[in-house]
Amino acid sequence: MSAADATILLVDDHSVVREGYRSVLQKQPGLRVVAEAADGAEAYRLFKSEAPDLVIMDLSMPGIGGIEAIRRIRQWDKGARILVFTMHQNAGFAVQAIRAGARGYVTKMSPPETLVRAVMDVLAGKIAISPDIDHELALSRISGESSAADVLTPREFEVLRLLLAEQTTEEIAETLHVSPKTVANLHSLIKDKLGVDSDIELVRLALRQGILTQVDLGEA
Amino acid sequence: MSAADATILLVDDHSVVREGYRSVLQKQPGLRVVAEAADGAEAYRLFKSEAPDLVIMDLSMPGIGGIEAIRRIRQWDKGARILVFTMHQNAGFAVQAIRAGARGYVTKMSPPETLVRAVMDVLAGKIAISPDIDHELALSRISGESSAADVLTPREFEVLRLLLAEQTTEEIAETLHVSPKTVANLHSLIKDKLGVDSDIELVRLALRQGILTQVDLGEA
DNA sequence: CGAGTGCCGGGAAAATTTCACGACGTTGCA
DNA sequence: TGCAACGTCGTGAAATTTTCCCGGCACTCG
Repeated sequence: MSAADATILLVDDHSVVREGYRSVLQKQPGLRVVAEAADGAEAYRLFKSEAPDLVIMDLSMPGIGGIEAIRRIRQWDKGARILVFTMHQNAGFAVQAIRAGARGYVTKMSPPETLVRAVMDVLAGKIAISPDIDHELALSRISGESSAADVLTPREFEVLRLLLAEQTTEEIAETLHVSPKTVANLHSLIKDKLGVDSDIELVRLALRQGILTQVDLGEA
Repeated sequence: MSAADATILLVDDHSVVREGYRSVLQKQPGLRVVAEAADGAEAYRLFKSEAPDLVIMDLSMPGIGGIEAIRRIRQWDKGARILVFTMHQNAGFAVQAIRAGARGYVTKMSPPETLVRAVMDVLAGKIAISPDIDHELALSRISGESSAADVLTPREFEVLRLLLAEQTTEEIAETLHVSPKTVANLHSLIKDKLGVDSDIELVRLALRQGILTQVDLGEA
């Protein structure tokens, strides 16, 4: 391990998946995994203490999600390089992640080479998008339908995600360290922006746009 | 690799995740990964040609899902040993998987040791359930998420269906020729009976129980 | 018959949703 | 450089909805 090795922080709530990253990245010279986190809050903490050259981050995690973690890290260090590596093959998520400050977006469907390539690109200062997401983005541009990701600010999108995942307004307020009133206001604003009247329509729209997938229903 | 090695088929649609399995399992003597599949159909095909001692299978995959793949494999070979390894920390999925013929259920949240232990247990003929799912199953038996069709009266069930499909309380009231007040009362009663606090949870529960199917979301 | 249950809705309190408004920091652009 | 636009956070008050408690009606079953 030379001093010139690029240091990496892995963020994913599944330990075996992190093991997979490691295995793939270890084969690549010049890279060194220096820390691992299982959720957004831990990622933020470790970023501050370890100051890695690159963060590889999943999006769907317990507590504060990947988008919010990206926001916080970028707020702490404007130059932070974050590569999103997620199962969500969805243009909306990609748009939100990039807006929040991510420098790359690769799906877990991609072959390992794509991940390695993206890591190298981001470290070299480029923006890296995996081909399937490029395709999704192209499609969403053609169909021209305004997705939730287009009209919502990052903060609103994060609240939407938590609304779909967490239970109560109070819990979300605590997670985001804001007043319950603010969450309620955002909840209302989100429905307004998306043109739905009820929470039921909101969930249906989220399902159609892939913001909430069937796999997310797991946490009973 | 001795002839006595237990042969394993890995099934997961994310290649990097398969890499993670491999990395963890390689450290364990007596195990040998002989094939990998990225979806249910390929898993079935490979099982027939490779006849592995054990299948480690994810549930959420494109095309035919894990549950259906388990069913087909067990139909082909009644003695097939299949260990489910998935992100779904959900008692309902576990029950479904076991019923379909799986011999074990471990979540991806689990530490690698738990997976290894489960692999050994299943190979030894035992049933392996990870602790978190044990806990979920216990919970579901105690406070049990009552199935909607079970606790709801026909009228309530009808209102639930319309709530998921129609938009407003007023429209439902008109459809059923009752006062909006009654619909609102029933709406509240339904949530109470199903043990959910918000409409969002209500929709999620309906999705889990198949009352609302994801394919049926087309009509806005 | 009487007890239990499903179904319907009124009234009022409680909670939430919505709207209007202001403050603050950042971004971007002229 | 200044200033307009925007995102974020929050308050207060009105409007609406949700929830709880209530009674009435019809039907079934032992």
